[in-house]
Amino acid sequence: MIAVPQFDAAIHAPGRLQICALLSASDQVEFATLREAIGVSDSVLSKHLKLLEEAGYVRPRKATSEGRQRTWLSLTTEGRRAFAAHVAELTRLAGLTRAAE
Amino acid sequence: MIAVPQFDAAIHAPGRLQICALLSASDQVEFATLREAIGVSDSVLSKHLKLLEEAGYVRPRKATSEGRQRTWLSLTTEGRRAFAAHVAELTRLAGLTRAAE
DNA sequence: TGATAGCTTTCCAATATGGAAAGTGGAGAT
DNA sequence: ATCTCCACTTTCCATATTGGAAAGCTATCA
Repeated sequence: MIAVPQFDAAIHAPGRLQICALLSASDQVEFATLREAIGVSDSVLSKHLKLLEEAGYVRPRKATSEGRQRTWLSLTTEGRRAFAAHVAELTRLAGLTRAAE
Repeated sequence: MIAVPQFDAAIHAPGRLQICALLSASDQVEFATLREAIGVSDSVLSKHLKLLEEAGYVRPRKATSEGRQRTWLSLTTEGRRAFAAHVAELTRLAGLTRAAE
């Protein structure tokens, strides 16, 4: 029997996987941009981000720009590593798929 | 802004992703083997399989072997396609990750 | 017919997820 | 200095998901 894949629950949940995917594609993304991109309410995004921050995967940078407060989010080094590991695990599944054909 | 990945909820849930991964690696897998591989109870596996069957992704084959009833599970053609599409979507995330580095 | 194996279904509890709305803190206006 | 507004954050609540235990169902074997 082949090894069963294990996933990082903090990253695997759909909403947070989307967040991580978006963050991994940029150095930093603004809170409102992220919220619109994944289509959730402020509160939901805030909660997902809090969980990712507590996991050490995301770091917020608060700054004022054009007279408004903005929060920029980015993946930490650990966050990038965890996301890459997660994707690698999933990519391994792709390998399994091919092996079966 | 890049496109946000959309996932198939039937496949994305951790337990069912494990099931699909295992099934994708074989032509068919026995119920008990699957249950031990992913470490859940009979009832939980049964419920996951039911959902996957209703989605048209898994097909059970019941047969008697060595005097015992056994159920062999396999992915349908549609199931293989859906799983491959799901993994492809995730693989695209890997591409995003690399593009950001 | 009765017992047993192998799922399936029915409870029920715990956790996760989502939105609305109230709360908080900083920046700029007065 | 303080008032207001904006941008989140937290709380509250409803719903959905996931998991196990235990009862249920069905086919096979004694």
